Amino acid sequence: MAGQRVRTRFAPSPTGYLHVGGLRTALYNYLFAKRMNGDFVIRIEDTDQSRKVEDAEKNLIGTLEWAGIIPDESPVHGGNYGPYVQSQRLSIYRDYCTRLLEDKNAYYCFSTSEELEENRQLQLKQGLQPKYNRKWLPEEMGGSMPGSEIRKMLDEGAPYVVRMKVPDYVSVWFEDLIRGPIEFDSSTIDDQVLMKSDGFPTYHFASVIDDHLMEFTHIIRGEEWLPSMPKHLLLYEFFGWEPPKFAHLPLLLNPDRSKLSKRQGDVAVEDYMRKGFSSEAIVNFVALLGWNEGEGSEQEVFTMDELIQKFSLERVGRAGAVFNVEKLNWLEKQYIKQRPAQQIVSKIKPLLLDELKHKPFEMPEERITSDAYLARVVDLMRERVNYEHEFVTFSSYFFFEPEAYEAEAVEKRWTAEVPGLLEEFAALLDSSEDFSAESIEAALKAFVAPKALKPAVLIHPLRIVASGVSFGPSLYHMLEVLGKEAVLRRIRRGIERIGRGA
RNA sequence: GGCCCCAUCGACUAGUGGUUAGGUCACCACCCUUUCAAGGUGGCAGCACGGGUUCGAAUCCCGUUGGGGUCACCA
Repeated sequence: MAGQRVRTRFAPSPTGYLHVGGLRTALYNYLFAKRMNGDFVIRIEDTDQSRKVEDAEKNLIGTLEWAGIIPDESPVHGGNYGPYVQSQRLSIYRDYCTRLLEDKNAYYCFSTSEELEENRQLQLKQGLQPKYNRKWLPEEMGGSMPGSEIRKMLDEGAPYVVRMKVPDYVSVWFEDLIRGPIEFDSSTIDDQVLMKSDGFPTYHFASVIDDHLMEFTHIIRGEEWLPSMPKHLLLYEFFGWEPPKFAHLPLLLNPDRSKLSKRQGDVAVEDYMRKGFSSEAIVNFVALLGWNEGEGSEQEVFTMDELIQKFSLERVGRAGAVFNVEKLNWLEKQYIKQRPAQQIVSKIKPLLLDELKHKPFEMPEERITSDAYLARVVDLMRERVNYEHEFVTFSSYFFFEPEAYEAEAVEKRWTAEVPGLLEEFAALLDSSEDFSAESIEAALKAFVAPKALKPAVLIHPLRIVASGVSFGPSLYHMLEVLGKEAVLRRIRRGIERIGRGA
């Protein structure tokens, strides 16, 4: 065991999209493996044919890669331990099942679902714990079913499942890497079905076999698996295999502290992608939900590389963590503030190009779609947007003429003298050669001073006619970026449309 | 209900026997300011409860309460 290469896995079932809890589980597995210079692999658990969703496997892996979690081995990346899809490993499970049957650690069960349900109801009525009644446990294994009867059913081709024979009253113990020693009593667990009647294994059976065959050293998974630990441990024991180390992660919670679920908000990573969150922010956020650097660290923003450097299972907490979007919002802003402008530009340009196809605009297209122009918009707006797409939507006036003027602002700032002043100032701007922020500012102040007016009487109306709204970046810089032509046009048009009377 | 896990501000958390219980988000106030942000300063706010152990417990032990998970031919 010592010196062995660390191998971890994320094993989702392809039933839909990637859950944020799943993302965190995958991330911790990835961080731990990379920290230890080991391998991180993705295995697809599709043993429930009825729940299988088309394309879910590709989505899952694609989303993980979007997040920067790149597997060393997976159904699409290949590897030496394949196949990585359980439905392609059926013969393996069948062989191991035979071995369990031969060793009398498992047995055939021909009970129908109806029968099982009936039995369950009966036990419930009697106030007992619902548990399989071991009707088909063979005589030779301590049960009451004659071998001849079992033979007969088998020969008739009756449908059956294979159950593991859980020994009575033994204590099963293991040491969880996060929670410490945990003990279970075998008498509280049921004879788990290992092979279903459709010939597919159950999760419990397949995952134990695969985890062993794929040589994983550490199983890092959600806390919801804790109660099934004894079943898994018993299987390792039946096969004579040394179990890997286990770490059960605390759950991600809804605001009401129940297990994170739909109905109380978005749970799919794709939902957050669609809203405009970046992978950096999501990964950073989710990493901090249950893990922290400890000691005196006050760092909140981490790159993936830093996380890899600093991650350790010892620093993972035990209590569930509420998935609180407010901090995610804040993190997203931190990333937008520090991201190189050019990187943002290449991201938003397609959005803008698309908008330009559908909305009329008057500024020269080659100018407003140029990298230089967009970079200036980004730098003016980066401290004011929540998501990258807002560089286009929230700051649309950098690309489109204002369609309307914020009523409240007009009400407050558009006094009777404004149109006249604006016209006069526009003429001044028109005649000036230099349209830089500095010179506009100087011109405005010089214009207003002899009239004994405050700059604000002009500043606010200028912002309104130029952008249509009362908020935004530095006025002078905004005007400079818009350029003389657009600014003069917007002043003229603003006066026309808002009117002189107001 | 049985079994299992968990318990520090509203949220994420630091803390591993002696601290004015620290940080971040959110919230509030003030500053900066042409607006909105960003930023700065300050503030509000927490050890679930009860017993022990100890000179001394947020920290260790027991119990209570509370919350959660799980009890399928789903994962």
